[in-house]
Amino acid sequence: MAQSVLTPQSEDFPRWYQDVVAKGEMADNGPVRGTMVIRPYGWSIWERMQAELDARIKETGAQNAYFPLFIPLSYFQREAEHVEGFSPELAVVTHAGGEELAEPIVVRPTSETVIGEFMAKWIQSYRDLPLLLNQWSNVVRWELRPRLFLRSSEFLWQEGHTAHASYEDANAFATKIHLEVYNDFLENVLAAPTYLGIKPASERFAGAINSMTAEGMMRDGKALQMATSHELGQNFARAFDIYYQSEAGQAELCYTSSWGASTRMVGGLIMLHGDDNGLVVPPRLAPIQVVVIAVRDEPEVNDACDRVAASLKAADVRVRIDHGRGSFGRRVTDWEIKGVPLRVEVGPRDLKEGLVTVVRRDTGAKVTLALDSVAPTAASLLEEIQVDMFEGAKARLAEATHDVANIPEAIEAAETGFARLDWSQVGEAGEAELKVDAVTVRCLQRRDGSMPLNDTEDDLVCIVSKSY
RNA sequence: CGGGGCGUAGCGCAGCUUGGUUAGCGCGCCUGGUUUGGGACCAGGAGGUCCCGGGUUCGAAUCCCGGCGCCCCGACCA
Repeated sequence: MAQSVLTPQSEDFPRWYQDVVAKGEMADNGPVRGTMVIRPYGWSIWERMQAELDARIKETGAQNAYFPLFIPLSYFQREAEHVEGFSPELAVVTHAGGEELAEPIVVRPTSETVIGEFMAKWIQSYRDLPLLLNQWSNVVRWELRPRLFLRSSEFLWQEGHTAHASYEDANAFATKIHLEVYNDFLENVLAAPTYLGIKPASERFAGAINSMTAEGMMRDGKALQMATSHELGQNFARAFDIYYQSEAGQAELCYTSSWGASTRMVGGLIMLHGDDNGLVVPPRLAPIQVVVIAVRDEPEVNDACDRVAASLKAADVRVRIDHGRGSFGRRVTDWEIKGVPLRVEVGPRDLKEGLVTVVRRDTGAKVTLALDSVAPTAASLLEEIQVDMFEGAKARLAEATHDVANIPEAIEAAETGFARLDWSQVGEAGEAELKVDAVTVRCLQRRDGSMPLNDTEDDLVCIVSKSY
């Protein structure tokens, strides 16, 4: 491997992250503080995430729709906890059309309120339930300290909103989303192992009765919430009059849920799999799975590149040819920073014998292959990389998670990774103690690692760490 | 909001302490040529309201006053 052009992770992890975002041509800071310009390569990764998530969301029966960016301020005030939680970070429009508005308009930070308003209109009968909606949109939260992808003032996400006839149905659906959409995507596409659990009351979504989370561990040992699924109970139904008439003819309040995954996952991808040479994108996610690089810009070499690329494309591999001018080393480094899983090097020396060199991004391992065996081999190599990346991340997560007995030990463990301890050892008082050292309870789990129904279950354990 | 730092070419910076004629350097960019098996080299070239406003001075990137913006570290958070 070449000497890196990035700040090494061990030297300064945040700096390394910024280097990858910049030199991998992922994103730039926008002109307004906290805003983000997503560059074509960064966008292509987000598009892949969207496509994979969207397919899974539709599989659950949810339908896509779109609600407005602007929401009347009064909507937020209808749910006490919701307005309290979001007020500090709202962007509010007070003037439009050259005049001061009679009622300020909020630029949505999330859409429970407007969507609740329309659910109330659309739901009449138990036959209208469940109502399963999802939207892809931008939202705005005026964060105090923005970071590209991880915490931008405006970010992109999908937010699902559903209404159900019973608590059980709402709980089952929110759980289904968490496991069959989010966790399935995280494990099988993003190669991201996480701790699945529920948030303690202090970390719950504003207005929810329960928040499920998937907590991933970044390479610096800090946690990142990759996706969440909330049970809203009847809080929003009550605030927005979401009633249905039951089979027995009674007016009943709905139970609602909401769930979201955002462009933050792109930041998670970078910090979960990246190394000192840049990003490492798991093959099933990668917008470019194989890059075919011409070592020299010569006709025979370029022809061979075209042939190899065509055979890969025929095997449904997402492939890119690079026979641009410029030095070979430069182009290799650039593709490494972008994290393309496999690189095929086509040069005159190997080509005389009908061979090319194939290099794995994750391990750097090289194999020499005959031209016509590249496509079948690449397909299996990509699957191998996908599995190895997930197993590797799983091993790192397990290794950096320490079972501890008390809060001081948990704080110590959180210096380098996660700590797991009995929830009964922590509680609200313990959370305050942890917070002094910037450590938080990331989630509560049952002892076997499964998700509890709620935080009143006995014998729960908690995962604590520093986080993004 | 607290603590630190910074605004000079597209990016990264030097120059400012001790004011002085044409404001430099690296990378990038353009042209031509040689190159290309791990960030190539040579030659030529383009590119600047020195953050903004005021002041001091014969003269301000440099000194003084005021403003604005950005970045990093914390508290808030997908």
